[in-house]
Amino acid sequence: MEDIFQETDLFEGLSTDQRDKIIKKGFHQVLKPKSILFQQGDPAERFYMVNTGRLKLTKLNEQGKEVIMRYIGAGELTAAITSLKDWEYPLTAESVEDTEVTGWDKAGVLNMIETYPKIAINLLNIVLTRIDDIQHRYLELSTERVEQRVARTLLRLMRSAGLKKTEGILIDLPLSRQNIADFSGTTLFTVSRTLSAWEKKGWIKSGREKITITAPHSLVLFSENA
Amino acid sequence: MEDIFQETDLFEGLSTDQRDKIIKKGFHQVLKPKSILFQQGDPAERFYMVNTGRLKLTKLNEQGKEVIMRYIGAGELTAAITSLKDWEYPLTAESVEDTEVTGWDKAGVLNMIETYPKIAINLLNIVLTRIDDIQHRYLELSTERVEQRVARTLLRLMRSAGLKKTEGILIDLPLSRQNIADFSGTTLFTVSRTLSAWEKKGWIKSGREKITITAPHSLVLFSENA
DNA sequence: ATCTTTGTTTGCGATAGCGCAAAGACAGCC
DNA sequence: GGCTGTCTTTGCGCTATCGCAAACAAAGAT
Repeated sequence: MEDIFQETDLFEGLSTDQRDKIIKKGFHQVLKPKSILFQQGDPAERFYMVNTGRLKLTKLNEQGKEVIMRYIGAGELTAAITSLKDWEYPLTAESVEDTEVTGWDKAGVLNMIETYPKIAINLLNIVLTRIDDIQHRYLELSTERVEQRVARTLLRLMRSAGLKKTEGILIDLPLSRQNIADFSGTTLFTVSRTLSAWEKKGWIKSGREKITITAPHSLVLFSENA
Repeated sequence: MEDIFQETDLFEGLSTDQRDKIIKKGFHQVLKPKSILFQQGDPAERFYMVNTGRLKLTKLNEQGKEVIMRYIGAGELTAAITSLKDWEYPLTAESVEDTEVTGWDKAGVLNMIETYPKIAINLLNIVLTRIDDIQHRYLELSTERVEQRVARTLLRLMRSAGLKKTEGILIDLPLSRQNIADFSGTTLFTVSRTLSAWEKKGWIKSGREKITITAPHSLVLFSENA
């Protein structure tokens, strides 16, 4: 087994051996791009960790409007809520590229916590960090204007999926205008207009489902002061 | 010690004795109305549980715009994030009425988790439930219109601070139009207009910093279908 | 009882952002 | 190498919501 788990938080403080033992007990799954791992509303069986690839986590409201909660990559968790209670999945997880995940059901989680209490602490840490993050996003959504939020969205994606190229930093994901809108809390049209403007300013270069940030610093400034 | 802790989740599975022992180790504090318990940005020392009374949890952005994240009452926790890592308080906690809280610092938390591992599980449960809640709120903020969000805000407050009266259910909190706006992600003016309209329809009765919901069912319908 | 402060209402104009429509661009496919 | 389907762009009108101003109302202070 390779060392992609090294950097994760869940197994912090555990030996490589212990980690591997836990992973071996997990339920492994390989996903082609655009596969649904689980669907919002289904009875939640497992919580998952991404090994390689990337998942898009979306949430629908009753009227069918969609919001992207986040994109997660190697080492990140989702549906942690199912680790303890009998819930329905609160959102839908879909792969955006070839992706491998490991999942554990409730019994598995309780078992690993009993065997390695440190896991509970690690989980707590991860989950508390998520709260902080989403509260911050809530504040942004509530107080900032659309353009500012779009800027923040691009920067977030850049940090989590950025790939250095000669022209700038490529967001290494198939990313449509609609995706950006769903992530920023706005519409396809407004995103398109905004990106056009930034392209004219030379801050980004964009193609079909593809964005390269050429002037990250300008975007950062804009996202903080606009 | 009275039995206000009976219904809390943090001590679930523990005996009354064990619970009291933990509480005795905590740092007790009594707050007059409108006192600051802790301020966003300050180094986080303790996490708190409300014994009696109520706290308003607010978050400011860089431009000084304020959002109310939630109101919490007996048995509920805040600043749980400080229980494990060295952070700054991510928000400000202010009492809205006479309030008593108990706090524990990092060492205290680690100690109680080691002594009673069940506490870690309980904490995890609480925190996971919070994530679910705030993700849902994020979805609402992102997809719903102002009036709908105001309706949901009133209903939330009704459920957590409602007091049955002959005319309806009184929200038992000093609650200004501005507060509702900060909680719903809108402005004082829009809230005022909205409440006026609902008062004409007979759904609510309102006074200065005081709201009674006379037709909860209409509000629920409105919040779900509007 | 009067003055001051703080909260509320409402009219009115301004505007950010929405959302349709129609055209253009790109990728994949037979 | 043309065809089809999906994604993107942009003009344009629309409307939900904002935010000022000014008047009003209630509570607290002297």
